[in-house]
Formats: sequence, structure tokens, C-alpha cells
Amino acid sequence: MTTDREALLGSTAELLTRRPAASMDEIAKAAGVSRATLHRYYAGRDALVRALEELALSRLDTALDAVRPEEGDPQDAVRRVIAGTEPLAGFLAFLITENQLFEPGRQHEGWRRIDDRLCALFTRGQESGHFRVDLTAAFLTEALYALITAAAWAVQDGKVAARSATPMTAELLLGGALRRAR
Amino acid sequence: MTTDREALLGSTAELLTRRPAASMDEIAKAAGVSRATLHRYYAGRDALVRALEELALSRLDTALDAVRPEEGDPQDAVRRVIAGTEPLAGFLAFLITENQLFEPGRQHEGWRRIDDRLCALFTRGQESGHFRVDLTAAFLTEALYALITAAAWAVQDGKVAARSATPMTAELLLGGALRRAR
Amino acid sequence: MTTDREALLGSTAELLTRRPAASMDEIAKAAGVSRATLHRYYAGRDALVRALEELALSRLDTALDAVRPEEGDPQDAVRRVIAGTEPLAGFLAFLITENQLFEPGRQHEGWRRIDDRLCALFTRGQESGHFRVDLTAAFLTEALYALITAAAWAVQDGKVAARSATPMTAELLLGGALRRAR
Amino acid sequence: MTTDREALLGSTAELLTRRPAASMDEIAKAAGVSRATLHRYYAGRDALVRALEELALSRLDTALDAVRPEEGDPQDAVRRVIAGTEPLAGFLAFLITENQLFEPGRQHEGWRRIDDRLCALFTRGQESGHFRVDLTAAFLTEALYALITAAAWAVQDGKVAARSATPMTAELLLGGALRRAR
DNA sequence: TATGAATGAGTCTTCATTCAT
DNA sequence: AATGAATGAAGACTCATTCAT
Repeated sequence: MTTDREALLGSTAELLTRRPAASMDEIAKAAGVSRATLHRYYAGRDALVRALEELALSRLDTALDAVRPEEGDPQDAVRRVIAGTEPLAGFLAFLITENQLFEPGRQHEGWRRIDDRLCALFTRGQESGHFRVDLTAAFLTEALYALITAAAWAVQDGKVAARSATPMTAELLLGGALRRAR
Repeated sequence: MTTDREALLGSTAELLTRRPAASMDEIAKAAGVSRATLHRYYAGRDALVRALEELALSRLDTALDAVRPEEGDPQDAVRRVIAGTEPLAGFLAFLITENQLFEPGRQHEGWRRIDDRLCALFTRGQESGHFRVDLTAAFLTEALYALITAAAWAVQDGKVAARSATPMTAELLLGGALRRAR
Repeated sequence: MTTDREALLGSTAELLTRRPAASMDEIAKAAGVSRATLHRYYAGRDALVRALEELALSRLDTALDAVRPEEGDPQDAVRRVIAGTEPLAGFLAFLITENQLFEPGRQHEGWRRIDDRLCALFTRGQESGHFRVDLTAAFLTEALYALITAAAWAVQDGKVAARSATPMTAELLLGGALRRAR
Repeated sequence: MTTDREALLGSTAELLTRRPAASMDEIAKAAGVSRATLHRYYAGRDALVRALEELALSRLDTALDAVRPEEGDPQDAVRRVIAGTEPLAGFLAFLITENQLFEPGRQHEGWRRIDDRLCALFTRGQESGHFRVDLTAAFLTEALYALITAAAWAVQDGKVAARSATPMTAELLLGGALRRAR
């Protein structure tokens, strides 16, 4: 069944996010199977990482589908995106780390799709006059990734309360740190 | 002289920032020496990484000293900090990755010092009424790290113009993405 | 089963006795396994040598148990000890070499136990009036080790007939080289 | 001058006797020179060991010349040999260890000369009726080496008083451990 | 001549992967 | 299908040796 494989990917994602250099042995132990079995499920480390990427990207895609960034007020859409992807921060961190750790040239196609959807959201906000235009949409997209990931890490390190992570991320991204002039 | 060691650390930092999983062989080649010589300078990979941490932290410290975050208008101070640490984004990325890699308990003391200085800056801004208080200083500190690093990566990937990285980072952190209501 | 590990230790003992400086590669080849497998059984060279020490000491202990040096006429007891430990001369040589190699402080406890039993035998012989008292028991113990080892080496080098090694060792230790005055 | 080289060989002999696997670095440090200088004196480790062998053998030769094993009562001759070679026990141990440690086939010619002189002494003693004939001369020679070396080690380990080493060695070799029947 | 620095060669150890059960 | 055992390949580390000063 696919369930076993998904569970395995899940524990692997959690582990690799914390320890990007984890060995197959550690991955297998975290999944509760033997190394040989791990190799039966996924032929080699690369295949496993590739599959994990697929899973993470598809989860992100699904999450985006659910919050419909293409619709409604851009500001609200950004909030929905942050709230919707926040549970996937682990996967996101994994994707970023993995992409950063190894040759930066190799960009997974699925990643570009997500990139595009978010970038489009920010562009839409700029065109509708809601968002500043001196911050490029591409930059805002990268910032979104970075802030979601950083928030998740901060929560994990006990530096930020779990409940505040999402709202603070949204507030910072949208409104910045400065107190609004009334 | 100490110059040799510093040059070695420099090239290593550059390499490890791009390829955190680089082998000793790659590090040695990047430094233009043999593996054996590399081992002469730093006994083992751990010692090398440790030394690199020291260097990165000391550079950050020096950079902070230069921009004096403790003085003047908090908003300007944040801009100075971003401008001052932006050239060290590579080191910062290295430190973050490295800190993420190891168990969260093992936190280098020097890191905490930098953390504290930045956190104090945001706290000062909040107390002076310049910064919002619904975003905790700790969160803003983490966000600062994340944005500087993300901006540097985005520049490296060609997604953001090198010249815009610093101002956009500062603008986002301070003012957010929303267009100011006049 | 434990048999595999014992067989491995056996071949290792034989090799290390002949070539104390043998590399892990040679040890693995002598055991008929790959280096990696050797490392699976014993983590590192130290662990292997340590285990070999254990084995050698336990074999010696067993051999001593079998010949009961504490019982009967001391002279006969010495003969039994020599006859009983002669097949373990290789192990004995290994132990001596190994003990000589390391700093004298680090003395394995098991070794002291064997030392004590033999020393006690000589002391008993002196107290019963059978052995000379101008040769200390400690010296006789060391001499026993040295002679057994030397005899084994001499046999290996073809200088002494295998059958004569044990009796000659016993005769020399007990009676010396001088012809008895009648 | 030759003095420097001899002093170097002396400290090397002492070290190698205790630590047959000592590195060139240790040897150099023990001699108080740099590794490079050590290499200037002796081209390579082999050359050094070879030279050490030469020195040890020549010292042994000289010592034997001085005590004239070919002359006088064989029993007295053996005592003189033991007394005369006892200061060279370190060298002797080095020679034995070295010969044992590496391929046993390669027997230095000078060693055979010494072997022959000692073997001849025991043979002479047997022919003159002083020594037992059931202990072969070759065996007695090996036993002599072993006992001298063991005695030196025992002294070094504090198990035997330095003053007793020589007489006990001689007594055991000649008279054995048994109390003489009157 | 003496030495700090550099290195090629070799050993130890680990890892991802395969095999036999 | 699952796994303990085995291993080839690769990385880390050390050592004897050479080089430049």
C-alpha cells in the first residue's frame, strides 16, 4: 500500500529537516524499519530524497489549492497562504535546505509551479494597489519562504510560542515592524 | 603568520556556505593545499568547522560594533545593521545551517551574544514606541537572520538584483509589504 | 552464533602473534572477510585487540584451571603448567608484546590474576622447601613466560624440535643447565 | 662527528625497545631534533633501524669479546656473558623484538655470528661434561636471550631489584629453580 | 646544516548498497 | 516481504618523506 511509504516519507522528512546529513541508518531507525527494507521501498538515497521532494511539493500544492491564493483580497490571500502552509513548514524547510545544500542549479519543476503561484499572488496585490511595488514579487516570495521556515525553527527552539508563529509571520510580512502612523 | 590560516578559513567559508557537505578533499582543493596540509592547520573536520564558527561570529561581532545598534534611532539602527551585516550573509547562512545541523542544545556562546545585541535593539525600539509590540523581539531577531540569508540566496540565484537586496530587506522588515495608508 | 566471532579472533590471534604490526586489511584477509565486515564485528582496531586480550586471558585462565597449579607437588605443578600453557604460547606472546607496547601503567586486570596464580605456585614451592628461595617468585614467573614464549619462537624458527620444547622448557626452569652433581 | 649519530641511535634504541611502533616524530622528539634532521642523519626509517641493528650487534660483539666466552670454565663463561651483556639488555630486546616483529626469514648476518658464539659456548660446556646434553645448545642460547630480556623488563616494571637481575638470571639458567639435593 | 612547512601514500573507518536467508 | 550479514567505494586521518628557507 501507499500508506507505509507515506508514513516512511513522513518520518524521513521530519528527520532530514532536523538533520539534513542523516545517514540511511538513522533514516531507517527513525522509520522503524531495517536499512534493507528502506532500500526495498526506495532504491537508494537519491530516490528517497526525490520522492520526499515530490511529496513535499504535492502537499504544498494541495495546501495552496485549499487556500486559493488566486482569489479575493490579496492581503487576506497571503494570510490564508501563511496559515495554510504553516503546518508544512517542516516540508518547506526540507525543500529549501535540500535545494540550498546541493547544486543550486538543479531546480525541481514542481517547485517552480509553487513559486509561480505565490509570485503571482504578490504581483496581483501590487497591481491591485494593495502591495508596495518597490519590493519585487520575487523577493516577497523568497521572504515568505524564509519567514515561515524561520518561524517554525523558532518555535522548535522554544523562542516563539507555537500559537503566535502564524499571526506574527503574517503581520511582519504584511505590515513590517514599524508601528503604523495613525 | 596568521594570514595563511585566515585565508584558508576564508576559502573554506565560501565553499561551505555554498556546499555545506563538502569533503575535506574539496575544502583542501578550494584552499589550494593538500589534504594533509589542511589537517596540519586544523586537526580534523570538527576543528575546522569550529574555527570557522569562531571567525564568523567574530566577524559578525565586529560588524555590529561598527554599526552600533545600541545608539540612535532604532529604525536607523536596524537599517545600519542590515547594511553592515549584508556582506556577511554567507557567514550568517553558514552559522544558521551549522546551528540547525547540530542538536539545538549545543549553542555556541558567541552566538548568544550576537542574538542578545539584536534582540536588545528590537526591544529598545519597542520601548521607545517605534516598533510594534505584538511582534516579539525574539521573533524579529530570527526574522532578521532569515531575511538577510534569504536575500543573499535570492541574489545568488539571480532572483533579486544585488543592489536591491539590502534596501528591500530593510523595507520589508521595517515596513512590511502593505502599501502605507497615508 | 558466537562461533564466527571466535573464529575471527582465532585467525587474528594467529596473525598478530606472527605480525604484531599487521594492518586491518591483513587481519581481514586472514579472516577471510572484508575490512568492512571486520569493522562490523569489532568497532576499530582497539576493540579488536582488546577482545583478543580477553580471549587470550580467558584461555590462559581455563588452561590454568585445568592443570590446577594450586595442587600437588609444586615441581609437578610447574610441569603441568608448562605442558598446559604451551599450546597457548602464541597467545602468551601476543599478550606480552601487547603489554610491552603500551605504557606499563595500563595493566589488564585479568593478567594480574594469572600473574598471581603463577607467582603463588612458586611461592608455595619455596615454602614447601622444593624451590630455591634466592630466586624470587616474581622473577620465576617472568622467566616462565619468557621461556615458554622463547621456546615457541625457537620451534617456529626451526631451531628446536616441536616435541622437545615443553620438556626442555620445564627442565631448564626447574633444573637449570648444569649437570647435576650426583 | 659520529658522536651525534651514536647519541641519536642510543635514544632511538631506548625508545624503540619500549615502543617498537614509535613514529619518526616520536623518535625525533626523543632525540631532541626535528623530523627533518632525523632524516638527514638516516635516510628513512629502514636505514635507521638497520643502523640501530648494526650498533646493537657491534656492541654485543664487543661485549662478548670482552668476556671471552671461548675461554675458561664454561659455567664461569656463561656468568661472564650474562654479566657482560646485561647492560645491553635494551639492545638485545630491540633486536629480538625487531626480528620477531617483521618477517622472521630475514636474519641479519651479524646476529648469526653472535648466535654462533653463544651456541658454541654451550656446546663446549656440554662436551666438557659441565652442561646437560638433554637441553640443546640452540635452546640454551634462545633461553639466554629470553631470560636476559625478561629480567630487564622485570626490572623496568619494578618487579625485580636491579641488583638481583644478573645473578638471578645466571642462577636460573645454570642451576634451575629446584633446590639442590645435597 | 637545521628546520618549519608541505605532501603522496597508505591506513582506518563509515556509508550506501547488495545478498542470502 | 523483511532482515541480518556482507561489502565496495569513499571519506577522514596519519605517517614517512621531501622541499624551501
